[in-house]
Amino acid sequence: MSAALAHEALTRSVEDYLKAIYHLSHKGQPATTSDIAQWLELTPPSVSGMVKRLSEQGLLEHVPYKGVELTPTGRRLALRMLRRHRIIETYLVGFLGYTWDNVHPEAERLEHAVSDTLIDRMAAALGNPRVDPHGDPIPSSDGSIDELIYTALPECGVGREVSIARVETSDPERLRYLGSLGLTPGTRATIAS
Amino acid sequence: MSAALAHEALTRSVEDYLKAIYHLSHKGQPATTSDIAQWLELTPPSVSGMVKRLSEQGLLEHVPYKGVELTPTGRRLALRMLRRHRIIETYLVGFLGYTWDNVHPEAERLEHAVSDTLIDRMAAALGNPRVDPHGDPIPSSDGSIDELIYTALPECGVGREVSIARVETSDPERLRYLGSLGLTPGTRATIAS
DNA sequence: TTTAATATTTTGGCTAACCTAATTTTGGGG
DNA sequence: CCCCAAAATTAGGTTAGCCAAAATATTAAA
Repeated sequence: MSAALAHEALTRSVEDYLKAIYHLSHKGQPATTSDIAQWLELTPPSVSGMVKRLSEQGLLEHVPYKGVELTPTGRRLALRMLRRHRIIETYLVGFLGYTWDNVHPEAERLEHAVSDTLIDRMAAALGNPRVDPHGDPIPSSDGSIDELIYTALPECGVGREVSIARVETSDPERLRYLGSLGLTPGTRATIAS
Repeated sequence: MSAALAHEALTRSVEDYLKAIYHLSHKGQPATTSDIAQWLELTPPSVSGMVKRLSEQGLLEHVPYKGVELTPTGRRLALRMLRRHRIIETYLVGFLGYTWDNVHPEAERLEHAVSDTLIDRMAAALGNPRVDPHGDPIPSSDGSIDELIYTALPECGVGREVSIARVETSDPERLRYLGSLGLTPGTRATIAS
C-alpha cells in the first residue's frame, strides 16, 4: 500500500492535511478533528471525511473520537512537504528578493507544484542549508530532521548574551516588527530587561 | 464580468484550456472541440462542457458546431500563462541547471502556482529576456508579444548563412538531438546541403 | 448518576471536472 | 437533393472535496 502510494501523486488537499497533522501532533498528543479543522480553516465534518479516506490509504492512524497520528508513510510525506516549503522559502529569500514576512504565501502554493529534483537543485544552490529564514530546521531529502529545542527568550536571564536561533511566529506584521529590531536568526543580543 | 474575473483565481484546468485555445486558434481559424480535446488529452464531451462554462464566463467566443476563439479577457489571461511558462523555463535553464529538453514538465506545473510578483522577479533576475530557451517570444507583463515570423530552415538556400532563431518542437528526444548538433537559438550556421 | 455541553461523525447535497453512451448537427459525395 | 460519416453536443454517471444539518459519542458538572 505505502509502496503503491509513493508513486501516485497526492492532491493538494491531502498534502495540506498531512502537513497540518504533522504540525499538530508534533508534541506527543494526537491531532483532533477540530484542531485540524481550525488549522486548515475547514469545517469538522470535512475533516472527519478526509481523515477516514487518509487512514484507509494508510497515511494516518485514526482512533474515532480520539484523534489521528501520522503513520510512518504519512510522516515521510509530511516531512517531504516541510522540506519543500522551507527550501522554497530560503531560496526565495536568498535569490529572489523575498523577505521573511512575505515569503510564506508564495511557498505555500509552490510547495505543491515543485519536483524533488527542483527542490534538490534549489537546496544545492543554497549550499544545503539546515534552517530556513525563520530558523526552522529543514528536513533532509532522506527524511531526517534536527528538532533542536531552543530556550525561549523570556526564560533567558537578564544580562545574558544570547544568539537568536528561531522565530516561531508566522504573522507578517510581527515578523516585520521583529525584523525592524534586528531580531532575526543568527543575530547575537544581550538581554537588557 | 471581466473585471470581476480578474480577481477570482482560475483553476488549473481553466488555465490549461486558455493556453490550449491560444495555441490552436493562433493562426486565424477558431479552435475546434476535437483540436482542443486532442491537445489536452481529454474527450470531446469534456471539452464541450468546459467550453460552454468558459463562454458563459466571458473568456471565450463560442459558435456551436463551429469552434471557439478567445475574448480579449481570455487572450490576456492566456498570454499571462504563456509569459509565466516561458519565464519559468528561462529561469530554470539559466539558474537551476535545467536543459531545454527537460524543462517543460516542471514549468507546466509551476506556471499554475506562481504569483505575478515572482514571475516579474525571475524576469528581472534574467534581465527581462525577450525569448525563452527555445527562441519562443515571452509576452511582457502588459500583455504584448513579439510574434516574429522566421524562415523555416528547409526554405533557406544552400550555402546561405543563417542564425537559428527558434526551435519549434517540444519532443525531448528531438531537442536533445538538435542540441547535440549545436542547433540552438542564437547559433549561426551555414546550410551545407 | 444523571444531565448538559462539547466534540465527532453521519447524512445528504453541492460544484468542478472528468468519462461513456446516445443524440443531434453539419457538410460532402452520389 | 438526399444520405451518411464525422464532429459536436446532450444525457447520465463518477470522484474529490467541500458544506450544513442531524445524530451520536464523550466528558464534565451538578
